[in-house]
Amino acid sequence: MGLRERKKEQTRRRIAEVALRLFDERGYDAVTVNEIAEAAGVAKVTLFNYFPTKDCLVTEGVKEDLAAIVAGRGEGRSPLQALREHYRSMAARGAGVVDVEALLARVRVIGSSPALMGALHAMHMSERYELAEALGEVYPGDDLTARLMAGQITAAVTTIQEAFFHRIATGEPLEEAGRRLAGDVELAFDLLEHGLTYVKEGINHEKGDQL
Amino acid sequence: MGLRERKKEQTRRRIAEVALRLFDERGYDAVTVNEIAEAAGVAKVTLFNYFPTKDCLVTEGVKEDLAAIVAGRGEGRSPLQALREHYRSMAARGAGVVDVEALLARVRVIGSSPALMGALHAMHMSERYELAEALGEVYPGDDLTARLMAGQITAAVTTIQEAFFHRIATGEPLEEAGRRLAGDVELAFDLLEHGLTYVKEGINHEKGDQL
DNA sequence: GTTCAAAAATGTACCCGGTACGGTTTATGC
DNA sequence: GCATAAACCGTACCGGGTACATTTTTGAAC
Repeated sequence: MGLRERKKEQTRRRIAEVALRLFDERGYDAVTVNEIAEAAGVAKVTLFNYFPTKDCLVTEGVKEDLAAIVAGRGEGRSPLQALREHYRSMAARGAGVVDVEALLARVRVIGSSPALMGALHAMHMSERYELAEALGEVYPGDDLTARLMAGQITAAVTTIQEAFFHRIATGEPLEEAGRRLAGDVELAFDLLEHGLTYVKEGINHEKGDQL
Repeated sequence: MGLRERKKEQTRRRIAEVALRLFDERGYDAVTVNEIAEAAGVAKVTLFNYFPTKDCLVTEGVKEDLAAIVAGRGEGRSPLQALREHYRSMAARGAGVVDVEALLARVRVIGSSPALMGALHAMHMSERYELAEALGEVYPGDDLTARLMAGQITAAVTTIQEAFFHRIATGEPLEEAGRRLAGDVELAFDLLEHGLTYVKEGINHEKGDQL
């Protein structure tokens, strides 16, 4: 890699870091892109040349690729098995976090801004559509079922992620949160596999209200 | 109702109708709120006094209230039963459409604008959160399960709605689409109740790939 | 070390959605 | 008919995002 591309990456990282710090200090809406650009020593146009929108400054790299997990699953593995194993191992190795503080800042910033939550949800929707396409190739000839499955899987995955991030954002130690995440993964996928009636028998049998 | 409020409703409807017509003619992004205001004979400020954002001109009244269906379900009915019956009867009476042409225009406009699709998804998310709260009161002491259920239910409902709207937007006669919707409702709720393993036995048993 | 083309960065001016504000019309209740 | 409050308006402004023409930087070839 030449000097050129190294400098580009450096600039990009500087912009993102400055933005995240400012957002964390003063809130997403209270920081303008002009301020970020100035603080990063760059023109506004240049900033938008690196990040197409303001929210991309925070959400970049957050999107997962459920479709790829399904498409690249091992021989004899069902999509659901592959996904369960993926999140199981992710919980086990603590999400492979490299920079904990940066991750926490991101979670804080996203969680405290409706605009960023909206962007996050938009990404989830996009994951859902892609997953539906991947499942459509696994179960051909039944588009609706594939879309229904994709919707339910995406909902499950995003729910447990949200719970995990909420825990670490509210100060729970990462190790503890990871352990809980592992349990949540199994619960979520059991629910996916066996349906909501599973709740009645498996979990809430003490409650008179039936499913 | 006095003259004042009658005029207000009239103005509001005029603005919404003009907006929908312009969007349908030229596309959502290609129409500015200034144009809408001018075409409706009103100031921009007044328009934003009636509709807080541009997308509300189209999406107003679209949001459903799954939480209310759960909260107001009949005695002895489970949340899932209540929801299934709700959508079953909605499919049966053809969604109780009053103005078909206006509905079609709305569906066309929303479906052809990424921004409006985003707004729609945001509403779905909001429905999901509200449903999670309602389910949290039905199944107390297990927040995660309630959230997982809410996510899956919302995903199912929005998926079949999207399929329905896609059909009528692509010219399928409303009666035919309604009949198909009825089938989709049962499929979706069966899948919700029995889990994704249901697909293997019930629907795709001819395919070697297992769930 | 000079030169040259491509890539990157910049400044400016602009568009559009949305808001703040102060002033003007209009319906309503007395 | 009159006072009042609500609705309406014009204008100016803000912030995100884009178009465009210009300048700076960079890698490489000579």
